[in-house]
Order: sequence, then C-alpha cells, then structure tokens
Amino acid sequence: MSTPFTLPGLDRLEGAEEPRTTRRGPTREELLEGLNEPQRAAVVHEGAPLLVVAGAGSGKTRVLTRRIAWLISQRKAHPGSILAITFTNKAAAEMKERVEDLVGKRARIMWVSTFHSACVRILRKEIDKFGYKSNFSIYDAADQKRLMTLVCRDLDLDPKRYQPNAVLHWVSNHKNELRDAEEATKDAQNKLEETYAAAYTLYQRRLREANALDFDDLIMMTVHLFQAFPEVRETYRRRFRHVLVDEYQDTNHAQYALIHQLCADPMEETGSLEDAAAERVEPAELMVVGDADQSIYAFRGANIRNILDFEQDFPNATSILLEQNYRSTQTILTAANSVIGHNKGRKPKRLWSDAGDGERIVGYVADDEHDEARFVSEEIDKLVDEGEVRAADVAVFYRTNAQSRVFEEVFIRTGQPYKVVGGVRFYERREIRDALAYLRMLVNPADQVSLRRILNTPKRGIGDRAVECVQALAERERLTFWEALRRAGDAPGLATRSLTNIRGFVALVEELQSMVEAGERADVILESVLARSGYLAELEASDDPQDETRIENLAELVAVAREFSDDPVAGPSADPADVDAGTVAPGLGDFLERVALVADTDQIPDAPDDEQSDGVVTLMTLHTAKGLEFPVVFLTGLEDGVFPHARSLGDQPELEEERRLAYVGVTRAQQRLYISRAVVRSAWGAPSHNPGSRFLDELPVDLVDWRRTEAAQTRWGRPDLASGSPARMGQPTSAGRRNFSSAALRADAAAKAKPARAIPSLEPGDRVLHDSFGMGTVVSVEGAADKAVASIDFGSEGVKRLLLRYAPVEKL
DNA sequence: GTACTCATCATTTTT
DNA sequence: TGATGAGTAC
Repeated sequence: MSTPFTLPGLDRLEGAEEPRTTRRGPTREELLEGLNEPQRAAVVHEGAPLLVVAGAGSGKTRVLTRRIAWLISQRKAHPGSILAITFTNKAAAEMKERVEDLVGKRARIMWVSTFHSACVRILRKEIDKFGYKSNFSIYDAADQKRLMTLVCRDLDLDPKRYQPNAVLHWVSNHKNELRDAEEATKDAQNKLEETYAAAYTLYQRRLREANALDFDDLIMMTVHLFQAFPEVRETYRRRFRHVLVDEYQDTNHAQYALIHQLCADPMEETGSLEDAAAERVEPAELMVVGDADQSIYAFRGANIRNILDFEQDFPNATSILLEQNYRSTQTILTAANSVIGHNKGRKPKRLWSDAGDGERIVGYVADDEHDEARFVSEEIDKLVDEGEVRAADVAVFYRTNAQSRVFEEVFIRTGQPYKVVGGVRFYERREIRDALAYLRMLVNPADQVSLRRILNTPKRGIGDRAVECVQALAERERLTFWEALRRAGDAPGLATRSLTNIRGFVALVEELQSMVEAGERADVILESVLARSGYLAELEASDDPQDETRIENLAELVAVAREFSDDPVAGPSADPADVDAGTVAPGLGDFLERVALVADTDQIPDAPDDEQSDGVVTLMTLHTAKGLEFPVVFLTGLEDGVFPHARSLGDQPELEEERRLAYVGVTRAQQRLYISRAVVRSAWGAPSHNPGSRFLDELPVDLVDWRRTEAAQTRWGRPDLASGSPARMGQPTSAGRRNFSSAALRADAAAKAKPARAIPSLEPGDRVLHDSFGMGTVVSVEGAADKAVASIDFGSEGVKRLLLRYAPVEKL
C-alpha cells in the first residue's frame, strides 16, 4: 500500500523496535501528524456514536488505525476492550499490524477480525447453550450446496423448479434478516414459500445433526444467543468498550443487529426496560466507517440503508465527512463524481484532490472484444516502453470473469506476464476440498457432508448402494452416519464386500483420529491422510496432467498447514487474550477454522521491489478491485448489457448498484484511466451488438480523449487492418466466421457420417482416423460385430478403448 | 461402480 | 463458448 505523503513522526515509529514504543508510546502530535481536519476530528472523537463517511481514497484505514492507537495510548483504553471489525482477514491483519507498529505488542490482545471470525470466537465459547458442540464445522458455499441438494432430494422436490442455489439464496436472505426456519414457515405466503420454508427447516435440521453452521448462521446464531441469554450479551458489552466497524456500507441486517446489541444504549431500547433496569452498563463507543457510494454487495444481502440511516438508528450520532482524496488526479475524481451523481437519494459528497488535473481519460471504441484487448495490450506496451509505468502498475478491470479470456489470449500472444485475480480459488479446487473434508470429519465425525464426500474418495468400493444401507441403519437407530458406519455389520442388505471396504475405511479414520486426539500437528495429520487414504497414490499413478497440478496444490496445502503449525499465533477462534497467557497451541481445529474463514489472501501481486523487474499486469473483476489502487487502470467492456449488466437494466436499484461499481472502478485509478467498449461482442458463441454503456454518457465530455469512436468505425470501415495484429488479418467478420467455424464443420461432417456408419473391421496395426483424437494405430481388438472394442493408440492422446459401433473412427 | 455422452445454462462473491 | 450435471451403457 502506498502512502500518499510521508509522516515525519511516523518514519521513526513505524520502523521502530518494539520496546521503545511500548515503553513510551506515541505522543498526541505524532498520532495526529499529517492528518487533515476531519480526519483528526474522527481520531479524537469521544462519546456519541460516530459515522465517518469516507470517500474513495480519503485515508480511512489511516483514520481507523490512528484512532485505535489514540484510544490505547491517549485515552488509556485497555487493548482487550477494543473490537475492530473488517470484512476481510487481510484488512484485519493489516490493521492489526499497523496499530502494533504504533503502540507496540500489547495491541495484540485486541480483537481485530472479520464479523465471522469474531462470531466464531464467541460461539466456540457459548454455543453449547444452544445444544451444539464447540467443535462445530463451518460450511462454505460448496458444502451448503451439497447439503441443500440432499435436502431437496429428500423432499422429492423437482430439481428444475427448486434449484438448490435458489433455495439457498432464499434461506440466506432469511438468515440475514435473522428469521429462523420456524418464522419462515409461519410467514410463508404461498405454495412456493411453503416449500422453501420446508427446505429451510430440513436443511437446518441437517446442519444441526452434522454439528455444523453455515456462514450466515455464524452471525445469526450470535445475535440469537445475545437475545436468548442477556447475561451473555452483557459479558461482551462490558468487555468491548470501543467498537469500530470498517466498510459499514456492506453490512447486512444481522451484522447491524449484532453491532446494535453490543453498542446501543439500553435506555433507548423500546421494550427492553427489564434489561435496562437490570444492567446499567454504559454502551460501548462506536465508530463506523464506510462509503455508501461503494456499496456493491447488495446481491449478497448488504443493506445500504444501514449506513444511510445510521443517524436514525443511533440517536445523537454524529458524522464526519472525508472528501479529500489522496489517491487520484482531479480529472479522475471529477469523472467519478459525475457518474455517481446520477444516483438518486444519495447524500451529497464530492471528492477533491490537490494533486492536479493530470492526464485526460483515454477512450476507445473497439470493433469487437479482440480489438479491445489488442488496444489494451498495445497501450500497455507503449506506456511501459516509454518508461512511464511498470507492468505491475497496470490493472485491467471487467464486469464478469468470462471477459478475462480475450485479455489472457492477447497477453499470452504478446508475451506480457499477467495474473488473473479471482476466478477458481485455491480452496475451491477439488483436491483441496477433498483433503479438507478428511480433516473436517476427523475433528467433527458428525459432519456428514464431509464424511460422505470422502467416503469413496479415492474409490474404495463403497457405492451408492452401500451408502443407502448405512443411511437406513442410521435413520432406524437414530445414529449419525458415522456411528452407523462403525456398526455397518448391523446394516441389513449390505454386501459382504461393501462391509469389508467399510471396515477398512473405519479403521483408517479411527487411526487418523487417534492422531488428532494426541494433538498431532495439522501438517503431519494432513500428510498422513493423503498417504494412508491412498489419495496421493491415486494422483501419482494417473497420467492426466491435471493430476500433477493437483499434487502440487496439495503440497501447497501441506505447506500452509506447516506454516500454520509453526506460527506461534494461535487460530482465529482463540481469544488473543488467552493466547497471550500462553495457554493453547494451534491444533487441527484451529487450522480448519483458518482455512474456512480466510479466503485466498495475497492473490494480488505485489509491485516488485527491484527496479529491474516490471512485475505483472493484474486482471480482475470490478468487485475484487474494491479497496485497491493502481497508477493505470483500464475499465473495459463499457457496454449496456455487459456493464451495466443485462440483468440490472430493468431495475432502478440494481442499476444504481452497477453505477456504484463504475464509481469504484474509476476511483481505483491514480494517474491514468482508460475506458473502452466493443461494438460487437461474442457472448456464449453468438455475437451481439451492444450499445455503449450509459455510464459513458455520464462522464463530462471534455475529460475524455476518444482515440477512436464508433463514428470513425462506420465511416472508414475497420481501420488497423494493415497495421493490425497478425491474428486478425484476413479474418471474416464475427458473423461470417460463425458459418465457417470448425465446430460447424465438425457438426456437418458428423451429420453426414452418421446414417451410413458401418462398423469398420480392424486389425492390430491398422491406421485409423478419429474425429477428435486424430490419427491412431490399432493395438488390439476384442469382441466382434456390434460388440467389437478396439484399443487404439493415439500417441499424445494416449491409448483409448473404443466401442467400434459408436466410435467415430475411420479406417485408413 | 465407472466412464462416457448429451443437454443445459449461464453476474458480481470480502465470509 | 465452456463447464457442469444427469442419464445411460458397459
């Protein structure tokens, strides 16, 4: 993270060895050094709830960290009484580090964490009150989907009408609104909702049986816990005297309620007079920081009203507006202000900078997405050649992940190193999820989703049939699935063979479990799992090149586990206060928690330190770009239907969210901003003609230097043909190309070949041509006529066994 | 129990 | 265009 200006006092502090700062602590002046007026006001504010409206690039992280340091060193707040909430673990770690730099080691016992981690900490201590065990599993989106699929199947729901994801979305909305299954059932308005509610009910029951909570539960359960057990709530109210929330515009109702439980003045609560009379704890001091204009997660339940209504929700609240921007040129800010100004019902805010106007925004209208990518690539080349910027300074943004492909193609062709951030994530890879499923079921054998996942992975001959028998036993005897497995001998109808296999599996698991009980390190257990389960062996035996990457990924996971086990800082569920007392070493459970709650960090490439290397260009969606900054930004695909996305075109609130996304995109740029669109874009195979994004019309005309416009294109035809990239030369238009596509040709050929297909009579040694494998040599032939199967060596494609009746092979 | 083919259906995703 | 899930055939 770059600092817009240096702080004389801070150089010393931030690099200082700890003892000195711990002893003396920073002075008032040092803590306020380099802050502007409103920033200072936010840092020193005392008493009433405070809303800091922090425009993009206005230094909110600095305000947050300085304020925490201020609380500790000037107002003598105990670090353990501070709760700071962020949305990502990365942000939490960064904040913690920066505070530690300011006030020293004792900052470590603060709670600086995400909503989810904080709730897990609380729940690990208290959830037994709700009948869960404290070793509960945390289900992520994929686990949820698997479980919901099972639930829908159990309820005999038509998978077409009731898609697990749709049901989950509905359930999630309810949880975010703190409505449990019972309430949802009571309030169901129609048949559809009744069915959804039934699914919610069963889903929740299954979660409980598995001793598991999903992400939404973590928050909802904590709020419900506070509501059901006021004395528990009071414990935490007494503890946290200072609560700070970052990215407040992204909170959902449940998160809002949690904050409210901790910070609202009980005297002002209506209907809780009893509590108020019983407890006279002063409410905690609350500061929230956010920017309604950067609220882009409504689709995930974030409620922009939380920030807009803060002053009503917390009476006598005050607010401070940070409008000075330390990141971008005035040109970029004026553009951003202009776009976001088209949203209705927003509180006025105008970013400004004293960094000067800088370069004009560069616009480009491309023929199609390839042309757009080529333009971006050439422009980057030019900038880098001129020595203006390094590749690492450049980011390319787009609305949807799929759009990254054309850029990747061009960058590969031109040899420009790049990195795509987002997309398929490490922890979503199959092999990683498999490995984690093993670990999770070791810690929590009730975790059915994980258990079922790995029961027959790698293949050990325990199929659907066997699972059904065991499941039946579990239901009849009211056992968990795992308990039923251990008593598989009692299951009627189970084949002897299956039983043997199950026994082998149970023995394996029990052996591994004994390692867990002995407190073995996470990495050691993981390695044992991979080795003894045969998982690794299966991958090693495979000749699929993908499996090689899988092995590497698993090695990476082992490395992560090892690092975690070596790290003296315990898992996220441990209260830092306990850790400091030197009580617990991180175990497997802690590791799993870290993995569940910490998404991929450090995906964003750092700018290289040495002057020699240029680093890589960063590609990402606009959503992942939030919170980042780059000297040069390319905002691509500015077309109605792409950005704003087609699904939002008919809906005012959604369109406004898209506009906020545009605002986020524009304000990421520090010095140069490029905007581009393609006249024709091929989406899902079919080319479509998209009009320019309405957001383009919302930019001040004089700020944009259009290198190429649509008019230019229609008037002069497609320029650049002569100088254009070789790949484009001589290609027909997208529409024309479609007719001659290889796919069409293949389909044609297949259609012609089908009716007249005769079974070719082959002998070892014959040369054949296969539609997709190409040329091959027959190795052997078994069976005859309709049942003839040939083994054919296709060279690099490997040896395939093909049923000649169907295989598209031709004897040569 | 597994391996293939076919049909389907497509935002964004801090946890 | 491509990834994913369901169904089928062995």
